[in-house]
Amino acid sequence: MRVRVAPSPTGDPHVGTAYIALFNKAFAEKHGGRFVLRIEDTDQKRSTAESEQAIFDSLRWLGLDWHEGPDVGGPYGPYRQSERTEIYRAHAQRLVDEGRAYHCFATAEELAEMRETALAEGRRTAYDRRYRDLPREEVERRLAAGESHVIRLKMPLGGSTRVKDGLRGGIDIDNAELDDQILLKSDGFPTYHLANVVDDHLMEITHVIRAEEWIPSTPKHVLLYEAFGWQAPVFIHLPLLRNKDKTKISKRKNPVSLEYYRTTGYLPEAMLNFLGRMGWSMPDEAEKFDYAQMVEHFDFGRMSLGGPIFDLDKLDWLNGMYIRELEPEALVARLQSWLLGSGYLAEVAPLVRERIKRLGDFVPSTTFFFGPFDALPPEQLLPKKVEQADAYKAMKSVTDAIDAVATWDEASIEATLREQVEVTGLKLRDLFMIVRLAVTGQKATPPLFESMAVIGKARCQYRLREATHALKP
RNA sequence: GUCCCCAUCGUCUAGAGGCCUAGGACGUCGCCCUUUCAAGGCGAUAACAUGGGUUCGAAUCCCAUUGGGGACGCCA
Repeated sequence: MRVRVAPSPTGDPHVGTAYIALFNKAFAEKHGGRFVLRIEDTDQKRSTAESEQAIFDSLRWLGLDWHEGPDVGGPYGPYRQSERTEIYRAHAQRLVDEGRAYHCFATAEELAEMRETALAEGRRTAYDRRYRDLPREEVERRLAAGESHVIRLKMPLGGSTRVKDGLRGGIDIDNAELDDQILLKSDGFPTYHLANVVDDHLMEITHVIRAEEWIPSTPKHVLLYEAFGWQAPVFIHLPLLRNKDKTKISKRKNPVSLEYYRTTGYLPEAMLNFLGRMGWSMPDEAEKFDYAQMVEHFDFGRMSLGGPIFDLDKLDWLNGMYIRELEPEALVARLQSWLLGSGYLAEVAPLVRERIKRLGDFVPSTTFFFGPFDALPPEQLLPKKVEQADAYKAMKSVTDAIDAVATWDEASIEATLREQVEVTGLKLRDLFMIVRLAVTGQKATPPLFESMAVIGKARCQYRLREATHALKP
């Protein structure tokens, strides 16, 4: 029995990745199987090494380490898809040679037009297969001319495909609903669909345990397995974690970065316990259990399918319970590693060195580097002569811009915020004061950009969002 | 719009036809403990979406409706 978690290294390490990883790993360990980490970095534009490292760090923080993966190796490597492009190319070519796939030369404009037409006609599929039966000579000619193209799979034109889901039973989908999916992009990289199927087969993955959002594309995968003549793995789709309003969990409505939870001071074991309660329960309905107990009793039959809301209140309660059960020495150790470990104090101290007269001044002047605080009310957040509505709009823009910062350092933060001065039209001093109050809760602080760099992206995002929310007219 | 998934207290869930006048937990509200605040103890609040079947019997099975969610990318 072999399972995998396959995150894509774009952006911040996601709580959903940890959720899926937990269930994969628990299932594998229950049955003596192997848990594989595979990095799906087939999106050249968005994948970054930092993001990949953050995924490693966050999963390890939670104790969700893997038996095989890019950094630990294993007999089925490489485990990074960008290092396997030749494999995908060869497999795509094989399907073309067998007449199961074809070159498609549709341009972005053509596709946009097709999408519009399909939408107008109330159809789901957009691509109209116009290049599916191009004469061989023309294909050769266009290829020789170096025309940009992709490789698409020939989907069956009629009939239906049955997806067997381990939790839901059979799901039948009309093949008419299915596009001729793209296998190989014009940059020569595989799409998720191809890379995923090829790797799961080559890595001998027996159970694909992933999020529910994949259900609609699973028939494509089933058909791809068939095209290759391979046996498909067992598919198990887990419910999606939700925001308070029941939509799919998202950074705009909920802290989703595992970095946020780590830096805010959630204990990894509490976090894991909490994730284990999302859609799953112990036979005795225990609220508190550790990973080993979860593994011992793990059974997908105990899964409930309604999408669970990620409720911070309950997480807080659980985390508090774990803290209360720590022996004083153990708590001290935790505090020390959280507060002083990994050089955090060394980053904070220089920022206040010039500003404190007694060592004791350190504590009140640095609270926001450590603890959370409630967002200030609008009257304290607003500089003189700034309208709340304007501040609100500006902060929404700032928050989005901060979300998009790829490398979290002083220079990027500064560049982003200065740009926001232009975008929002607020005076520099006004905008920076709002941001300062949002991020630190105080008017007088060490330099803003450096402080934000030290506080970390995840907490800054959260605080900016909270302040924005407070400013909502 | 089209396709798919889902449906028990506000939230996380137990419940696999009679054990259910539906249990636990978080939250909320009381009371107790207490110099304060927590924690803790006790109690209260609150749900089987609706309508049809099937059955002696349905939260549990089937169908429809409604509601919610997801997908419809050369992103994963």
